[in-house]
Amino acid sequence: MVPVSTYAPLFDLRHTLESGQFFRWTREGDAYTAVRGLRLFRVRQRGTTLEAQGADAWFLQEFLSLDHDLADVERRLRRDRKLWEALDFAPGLRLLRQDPWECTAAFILSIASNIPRITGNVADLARTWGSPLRLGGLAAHAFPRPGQIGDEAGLRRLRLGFRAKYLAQAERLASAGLLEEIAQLPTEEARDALMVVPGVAEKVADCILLFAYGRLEAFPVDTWIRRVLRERFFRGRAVPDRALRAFATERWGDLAGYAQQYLYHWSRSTALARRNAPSPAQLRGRRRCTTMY
DNA sequence: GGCCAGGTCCAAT
DNA sequence: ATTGGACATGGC
Repeated sequence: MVPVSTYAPLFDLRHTLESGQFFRWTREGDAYTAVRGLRLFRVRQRGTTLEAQGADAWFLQEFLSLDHDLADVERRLRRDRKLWEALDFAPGLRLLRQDPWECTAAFILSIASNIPRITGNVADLARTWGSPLRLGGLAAHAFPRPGQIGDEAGLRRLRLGFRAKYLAQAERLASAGLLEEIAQLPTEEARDALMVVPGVAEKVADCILLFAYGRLEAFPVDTWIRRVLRERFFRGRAVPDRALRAFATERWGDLAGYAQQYLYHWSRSTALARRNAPSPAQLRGRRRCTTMY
């Protein structure tokens, strides 16, 4: 995979794609296969160079936000000592520019769910109603556009649960052009406009603003962020989401969204690593077993 | 086998 | 303006 290569300093493909903002990728070794809109592509990072097929440099620049001044982002966030661990954990992590409709649908599906399940739900929708895509010998499906997707009953058959109704209604609003209008609005108004969509309230709206519309000040408060803020910034005291958002805006300003993504990725990664690591009891048990034989 | 999940909505204070 | 429970499934 070399046909297109582009220079990408202060960028980390793995952290960027695997930080939970995007659900349309698979990995084999260091090579990622991904779908964004109607584009199926493969991409790999070699140092500060990106190699790709199915994607040109212009597309990668846009989708991967290579135009963000990450040196400035990291320098400004690093003034906050409580972000150091999260920043050091994933240097080069960038916020993507996703397709607004795909992002809206994915984060409606994220409600009371988890990343493996969301990924599966999105893949099911694509396989069922999306346009077929090819790249050499590779086949995949685009995420279905508004109008291509099934009705609520059809969506329920894909095991979306109560999210089926939300997605069906969101599709109608998207068909009416709501998501294009939002691009023109200042962030607060865009947020209110998104929250007209059933299934989109504060948290999901902030995800869409951050991951699809480049509103880097948006600060989605989910269970992970709630917990990491409580533990790290509020001495374990419970704080209402509204106050957490206000805190983030006050503390990190127009980069609150970047702070959020570094904190989210770091807290989630370290928590999962702890969960998967053998407990001290298991280690003791294992040692005892090995000495028995 | 339960608990809880990248929440939202609605009804009852 | 806040608060609690229902919502459909499935990871772990």
